[in-house]
Amino acid sequence: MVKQLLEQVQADLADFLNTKNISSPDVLIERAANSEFGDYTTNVAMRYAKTCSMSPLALAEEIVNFLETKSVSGIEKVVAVKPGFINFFFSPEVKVSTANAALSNQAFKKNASLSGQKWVVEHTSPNPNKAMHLGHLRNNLVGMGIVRILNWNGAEVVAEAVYNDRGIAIAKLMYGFLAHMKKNAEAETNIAYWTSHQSEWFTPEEKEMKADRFVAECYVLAEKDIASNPEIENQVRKMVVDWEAGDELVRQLWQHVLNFSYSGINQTLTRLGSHWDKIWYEHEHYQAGKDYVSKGLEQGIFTKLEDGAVLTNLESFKIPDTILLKNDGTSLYITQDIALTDLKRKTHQADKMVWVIGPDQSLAMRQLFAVCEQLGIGKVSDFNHVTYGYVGLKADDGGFQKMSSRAGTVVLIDDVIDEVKSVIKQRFVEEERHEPSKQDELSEKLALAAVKFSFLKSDRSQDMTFDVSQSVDVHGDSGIYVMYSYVRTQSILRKAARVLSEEISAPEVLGEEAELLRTLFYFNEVLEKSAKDLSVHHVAQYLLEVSSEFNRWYAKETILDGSDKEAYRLAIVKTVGDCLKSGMEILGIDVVDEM
RNA sequence: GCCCCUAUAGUUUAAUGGAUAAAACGAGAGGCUUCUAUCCUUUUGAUGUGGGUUCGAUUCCUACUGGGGGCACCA
Repeated sequence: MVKQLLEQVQADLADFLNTKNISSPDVLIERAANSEFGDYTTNVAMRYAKTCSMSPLALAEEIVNFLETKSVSGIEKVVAVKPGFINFFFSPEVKVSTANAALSNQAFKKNASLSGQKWVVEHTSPNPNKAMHLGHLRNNLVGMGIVRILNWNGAEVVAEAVYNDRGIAIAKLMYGFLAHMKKNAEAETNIAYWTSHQSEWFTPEEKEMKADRFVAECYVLAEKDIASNPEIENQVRKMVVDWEAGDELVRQLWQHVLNFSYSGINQTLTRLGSHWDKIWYEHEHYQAGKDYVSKGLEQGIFTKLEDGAVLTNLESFKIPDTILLKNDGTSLYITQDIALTDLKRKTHQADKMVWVIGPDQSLAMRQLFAVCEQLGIGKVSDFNHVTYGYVGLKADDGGFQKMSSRAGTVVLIDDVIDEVKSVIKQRFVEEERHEPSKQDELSEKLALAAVKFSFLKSDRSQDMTFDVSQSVDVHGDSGIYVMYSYVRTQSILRKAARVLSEEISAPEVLGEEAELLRTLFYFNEVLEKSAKDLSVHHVAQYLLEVSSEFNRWYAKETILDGSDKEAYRLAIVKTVGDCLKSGMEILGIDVVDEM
């Protein structure tokens, strides 16, 4: 209802401007900042005042007069104000239309703003030699958020990851496992021996470690050995060569440590509710990149240096050149990424491709995109590097401190969720809320809500200072606040005796619920804005707004008072509940009905 | 040295070039015989600095300062 109304007004405004000889004007109708300024507002008068050689306010008044002759139904009044804004005030019927849509479950649904588009989003490509920390968490939440928001706007979306499952890092992992995870320290560090005596090595379970932590420790220990003994580096390098040659024993060990790695990572990602539609394995495509480089060489796009390495020519893109192939003929990250990009594009017939990767890869991404355009794989404008700010900790002096594995300041995802969970659970126990079995289930869901929301409520591009004590706080602008508001709606609906079926009619004048109703019909444009910015923080902010207005209204008015206004109020309560639930779903947060 | 990102109350964060810069935490005051007080009401307090574009700038341009990242055969 609101949508059609706005389209009508937009058309009328365009008509008016046409009479002023402004063809195809840019008519922007936006949400009014404040309810004093109505429900929607437009700045066309200020924008085109000069063209019409009129004062903005005079033009605005002329436009208002014109619109009044049109008398669009649903608009109560249109006013021209101070600098030249034109404000639209909707009628109560329009204001309650969202609630009526909600009663028939037609509100807060997906829209079609991106329908027909196919997007491929790569996010959270795991690092097999590290435990999942807050940096990975941000990548995952930003990535999954983008996948969902695109989906809610009607796009077809493929979520993907790349497993970098070969190369020197994995070999270090293999070595670290072999050398340091033996049950008997005297045993040989020897692949052949390991193959036939696997039970003499620890598993993560036997070490009582989560698998990703186990693997991370193998890696750290290997690095330490290498630093003190160059001979070990040779051993590790030989493993890479043997792996490439297809040595069966090496492959067996490789699979063994990777399984640990994946199981640890997947455990955390499953907890987070993360999902991929497709996983690419580096070992399956890493050789193919070289063909693209030779093709580019033949076409004269790239240059071969004296030592045999291949260099880009990115002068026309105004970005620094980079090496595409090493002088020994082996490939680099970018070499493989060229092949993979083409593979992804061909496999999915994608319109747009997104890489959710940290900002330190910014130049490398631009280089990749440019090279892909040169090779005819796709256009730079269809490739999108979505970055996100660093997750840092609060330093002792109050400043931003990067997490560092060397300094031992890396905060792991599971630890944070567990800590928040224990605070919530403790409160349940103290207040004797819920059955013990239910306490665990609820506190897990609430902890996930709190942690996810705290990451998603701010713009992804900003650096984020993570304060553990603050993350545990369940008051204020938080996922818990939104959840609590939702729980309230559900609790009221449960207590209500009546069934919500018949449509509600609007009162002549809206009461305390006016602000809330106004906010509820902005849902759709929040979704569109979020998709445009590829950031779900707009949704999170909106949920805080809806929650806050709902709680304010709740504090002022009694909903279940037995009067004939009950049905009207209950419909609004249901609408709020539906809105919050849908919004939380976009953020990847499961709602609970009680807490 | 060059390139990119970034700077908002004491703190953590909002604000398609728009109206009085919005919240939360903290600090102060108040509110549950009432639908879940993990709530509500209220006080306090901010756009790094200098120019410019604009009817209008937190937003765009420019210089400076501070912070972060990157710069060819690592991943």
